[in-house]
Amino acid sequence: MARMHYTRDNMAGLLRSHDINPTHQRIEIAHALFSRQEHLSADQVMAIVNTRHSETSKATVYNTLKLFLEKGLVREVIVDPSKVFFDPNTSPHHHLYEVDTGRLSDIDAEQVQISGLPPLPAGMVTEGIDLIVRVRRKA
Amino acid sequence: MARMHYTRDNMAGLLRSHDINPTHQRIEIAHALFSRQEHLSADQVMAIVNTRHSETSKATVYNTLKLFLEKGLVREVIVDPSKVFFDPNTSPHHHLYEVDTGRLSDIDAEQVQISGLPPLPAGMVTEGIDLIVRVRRKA
DNA sequence: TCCGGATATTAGACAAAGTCCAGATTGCCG
DNA sequence: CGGCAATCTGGACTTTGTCTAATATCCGGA
Repeated sequence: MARMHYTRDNMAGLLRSHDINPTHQRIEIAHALFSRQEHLSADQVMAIVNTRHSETSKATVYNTLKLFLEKGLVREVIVDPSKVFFDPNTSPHHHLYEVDTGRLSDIDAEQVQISGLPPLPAGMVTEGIDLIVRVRRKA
Repeated sequence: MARMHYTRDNMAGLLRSHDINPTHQRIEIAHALFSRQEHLSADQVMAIVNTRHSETSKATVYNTLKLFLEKGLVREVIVDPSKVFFDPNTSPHHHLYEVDTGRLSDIDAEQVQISGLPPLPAGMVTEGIDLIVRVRRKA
């Protein structure tokens, strides 16, 4: 993806290009995710968006993240049973999860190869393949 | 792993061989998991164990599953943000998750090959590699 | 400009999964 | 039997996320 500055104005364009009506709150949430290129949980998004004074409700944060997900603007990463992370990087890639710190980072899919997967059951389509490497600091 | 009958007596041996004191409740929980070779959530385990009349408390089910996990008797599978599954199959394998039904099944690791993973960050050891194929019934 | 409907947002009640704790039980050993 | 350690328990609590009914905002047309 071409490099760009993640200004709030650009966010509006990004949202529109994904068929999302760019409202105030949606722009803030998109900005939170895209300006840091990080994996954030709903909680973290809420905290960021509401730093100064409360601006966006919990319901809206959840609604918006779900909407972004449906529209393919972000990806969901399920590595920790206690919370879901949202990933602004939608290009194919995998994840490295540091179990003890909770840090989550990307592994480019380019050079990784997965082969020998059995055929899918009839009438099924793949929705996605998640590869998660769980690591821990050496004792 | 050699085939065997998952009787309650054998469960006691299995627990002992994993350095777990085989109590009544632990045997029941192990039996629930190993007699059906399925992925069960804590809820499901509790339901199975307490079919006739309530016998085992929620706290014990959670404590016991966590203990089994630490002792390497079962594996945790995180595919659904709303619940964790416990997998009595600890041999290396991957998972196929049917998103719409919630069904989870095994993919033998034998013929699957993953290559080209980047080197780990210094001082880190791999705790496990989870490969999850998410599928959905074709529309 | 004003109106009306569609779209968004909100607070707060609610639900589900999981944790925690202090007290009761159990099992074992002398 | 008495006592100690390990285990189990009910129930309160926390966290993440969902739902709902009411309100606010936006926008196009008269």
